[in-house]
Amino acid sequence: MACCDLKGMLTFLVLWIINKEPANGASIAREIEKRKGCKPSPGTIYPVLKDLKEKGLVTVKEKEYHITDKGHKELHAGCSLFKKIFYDVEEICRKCD
Amino acid sequence: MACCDLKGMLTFLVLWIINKEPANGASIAREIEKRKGCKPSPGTIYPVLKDLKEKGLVTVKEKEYHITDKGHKELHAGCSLFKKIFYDVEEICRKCD
DNA sequence: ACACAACTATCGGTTAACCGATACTTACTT
DNA sequence: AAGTAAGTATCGGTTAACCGATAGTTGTGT
Repeated sequence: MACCDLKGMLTFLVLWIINKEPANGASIAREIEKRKGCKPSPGTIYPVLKDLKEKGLVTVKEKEYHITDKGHKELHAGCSLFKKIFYDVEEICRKCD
Repeated sequence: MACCDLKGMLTFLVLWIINKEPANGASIAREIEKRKGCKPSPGTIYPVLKDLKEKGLVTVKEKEYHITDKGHKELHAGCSLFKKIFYDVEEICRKCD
């Protein structure tokens, strides 16, 4: 990963959601809406999915996006970095609503 | 916050670091290096600090950046959103190194 | 078969996060 | 006092994340 590259959290989130449960684009968008409070437009979600597909991180089976082994590894790596960077965020999160 | 705007994690991280302990620009950069594995360039870190200053989220006292009340609130809000979006990331993080 | 809704997809444009290079200032050493 | 290291700051440019608009596709009900 490039230095100080903290963009791409949406891609990470999408991969995370697919990892939890295979889904189609529309329901992924709905899940993001549930988490974020606003729904990503089609112009946001589909390019992300296309990108993930091209990178071999997800595949389409029966009109649903599934995570691949490679995707699993990538997600794992992302989580590790994430944890390394924000290992102590829980300190304040504990105080949050 | 704008819809699906997950950029700006660096700003969030900087604010988080200052919240933990007042620091000057250089030591903030070093702390980020420790967490991320690579050091943000001056051209990255100082504009971020300037931005935070202009928004009234931090102040400079004795050549160190301190978080303000407003900064605290912003950080708290960020953490809440963060937690709402990634409430279940710990599931996989538990399995991480 | 037709109409309507839900889903998928692409494209152009905007925005801003981030970086490298550079220059200036402050502190510390001898 | 001079020289060197550390810290601060700015500017221009690049990149890519994200969005809105638009169009095509698939499915469903009647």
